[in-house]
Amino acid sequence: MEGPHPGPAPPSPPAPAVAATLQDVARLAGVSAKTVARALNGEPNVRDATRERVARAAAALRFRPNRLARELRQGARTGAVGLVIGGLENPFYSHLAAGVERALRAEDLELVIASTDDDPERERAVVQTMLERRVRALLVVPVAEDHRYLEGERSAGTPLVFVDRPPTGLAADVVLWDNRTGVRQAVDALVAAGHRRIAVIADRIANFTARERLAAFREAARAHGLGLEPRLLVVDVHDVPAARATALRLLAAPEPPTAFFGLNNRITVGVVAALLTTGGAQAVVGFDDFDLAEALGTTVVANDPAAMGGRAGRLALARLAAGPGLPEQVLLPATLVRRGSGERGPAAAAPSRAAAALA
Amino acid sequence: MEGPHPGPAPPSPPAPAVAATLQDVARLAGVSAKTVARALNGEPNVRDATRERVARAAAALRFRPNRLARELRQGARTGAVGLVIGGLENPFYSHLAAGVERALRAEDLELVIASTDDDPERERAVVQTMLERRVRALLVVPVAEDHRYLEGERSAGTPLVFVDRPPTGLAADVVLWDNRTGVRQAVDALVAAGHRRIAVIADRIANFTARERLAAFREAARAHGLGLEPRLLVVDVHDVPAARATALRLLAAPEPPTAFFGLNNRITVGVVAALLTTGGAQAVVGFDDFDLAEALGTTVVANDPAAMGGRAGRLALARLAAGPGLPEQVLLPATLVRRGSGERGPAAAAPSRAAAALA
DNA sequence: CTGAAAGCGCTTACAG
DNA sequence: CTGAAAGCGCTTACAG
Repeated sequence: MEGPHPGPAPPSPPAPAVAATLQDVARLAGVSAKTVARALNGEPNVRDATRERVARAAAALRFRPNRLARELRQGARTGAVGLVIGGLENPFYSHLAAGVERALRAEDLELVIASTDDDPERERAVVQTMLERRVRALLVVPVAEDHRYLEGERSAGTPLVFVDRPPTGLAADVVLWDNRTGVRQAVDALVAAGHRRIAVIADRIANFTARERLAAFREAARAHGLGLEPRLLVVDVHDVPAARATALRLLAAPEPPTAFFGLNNRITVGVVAALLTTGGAQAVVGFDDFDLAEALGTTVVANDPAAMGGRAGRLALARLAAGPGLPEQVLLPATLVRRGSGERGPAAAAPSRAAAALA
Repeated sequence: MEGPHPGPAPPSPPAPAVAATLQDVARLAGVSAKTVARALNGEPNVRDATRERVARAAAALRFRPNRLARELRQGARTGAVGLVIGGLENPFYSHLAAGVERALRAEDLELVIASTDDDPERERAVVQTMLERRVRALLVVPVAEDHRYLEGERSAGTPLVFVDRPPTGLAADVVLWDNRTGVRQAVDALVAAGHRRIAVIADRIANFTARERLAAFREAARAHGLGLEPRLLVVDVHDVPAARATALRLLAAPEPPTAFFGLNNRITVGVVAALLTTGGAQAVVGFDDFDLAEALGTTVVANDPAAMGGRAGRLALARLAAGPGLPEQVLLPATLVRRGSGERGPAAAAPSRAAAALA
């Protein structure tokens, strides 16, 4: 923008072996440290000439302020927010993280991410490390079964937001899906389309999400007078290959299901993969959206992980700005959406287009 | 593990309004700060009785050491590594980040992530912030067109690793795909299957990756004596909907392509979506793997972003341990893989199974 | 085995 | 408009 575009690389000033400090700049500019701080931080009460001299000295030394030092002085809190998730391989979590990151940009806060791999021990370890780093706020998709270990932190005022699943034994902010409504709509649609033998596949049942969605399914099924065949309820299915294998097994058994309900995106993708392979004409409904849902005509409960992350991030920022208050529970919509061109009947009933074609 | 499992929540000790410091612990334990540090950090030369007294005092005060202070004293560098990527919504980047995170665990380093949205200005801004935070090492998927702004940092010894694309105007470590081999294999397979009218869709052409892959395609096409129809080479296609729209447009034109080559995962998914919608029988080959590639029988150049992230992370750790050396260029394999059951002929030639069925 | 003093690189709270 | 002193919460480098 300013200055001529450099032709051949200008002879770079001899790089200091070690980073220059504000004191170095002060010495070179012939002023005090305080004046350097004023000049560089855009504070008032600096003569233009002084300001310029400082700027030149800083540039010559390639001065880069040390945020650790600044933040230590300003209250021993870092300018980063911590996010603890299951793992970035799962698009649910990565989209969630993307939403959080975007929310933090508004306040120029950084994002520290750690994965738990759904291991409660790791959750405690990474949370501990983040708290030692004094993150400004902490967002957690919890896996531990007891969060009383965070009570001290909560009462100390660190904004603590739980995401996707509530904490146990701790009153804190939490952002959740309206799982019950999503599940009920899915079951309603399947039943309306005539399905009675619905296979339900869930993730690790130790987690709140799987339990709540499964409970909601049981309730909805009961309401519709469906018998619950235990063999059609499979839990602890955590990744795409496992879900695919589960679906294949169910399809190969006598009296296979006429429909599948995948309780998260990894599971639904696995089920779809199985149906594409076998050419089965079973209906599929999935919780969470996924890449090819629309093209494959798969009906999904279309929650939006990025929106959830954004909501959680903004909640943390609000706490930061306004101080703690009564813990809040935010319920985000998760409603059934028919993906695809819509030229066919009720999605839940219609076999996915590709699967039908393959039959 | 130790102590009885708590029944009703034990009366929690009155939480301190503000975090306890090491000095507070020292006062309560009746020892000096140095002794507290020794006891809590597991250093030798502390009597067992003292160690225990300190531990009790720390527990009573819920003492949590402040890493900012520790790290400031220990050289003003944080225990985190910075990762700058395009955006977490893209599975390529999120898998890359997952690989980096896993590599860092070995050294108990944390991970700070920032997205550029492929904006050079943002790259500079987030890199600047990370350097001010004094990250131990910096991993960057670059978008800027000039990286001389990092020369000072490089010569100061901060491990700097570029990922997926090389830096410009700066000698630094870089981890890349063997794009040429991957592209050549893809074109070879398509030509061997009889394709002459191959549509190629690329991401933002300002980026190295798109340029290199497109150049490799041109070269391979020339080697096979294929004419290059400009209308079949589409660039600056950045997301799934755009890729889908592009494919639909090409299919609707006179003399549509008989095959598509998607130069990254977002594009390939969009092309597959288009073919699933239209029922087209065109062949598809994609750069980068994607979720349903196997089930859909799509042939892909199967690179592994998590492996790339892991390699880049380990390279940074090695620099950290051994100090700088000559910049290294790591070329990771990216080779054609036939996804799917393999019961059909050369993948590249065969229309994807679902697409065929839909025809 | 233990402690007093100094310092990491900034900002705060004053004083002029 | 400018600066000297103290301090954030730890660890380093000594001394005993």
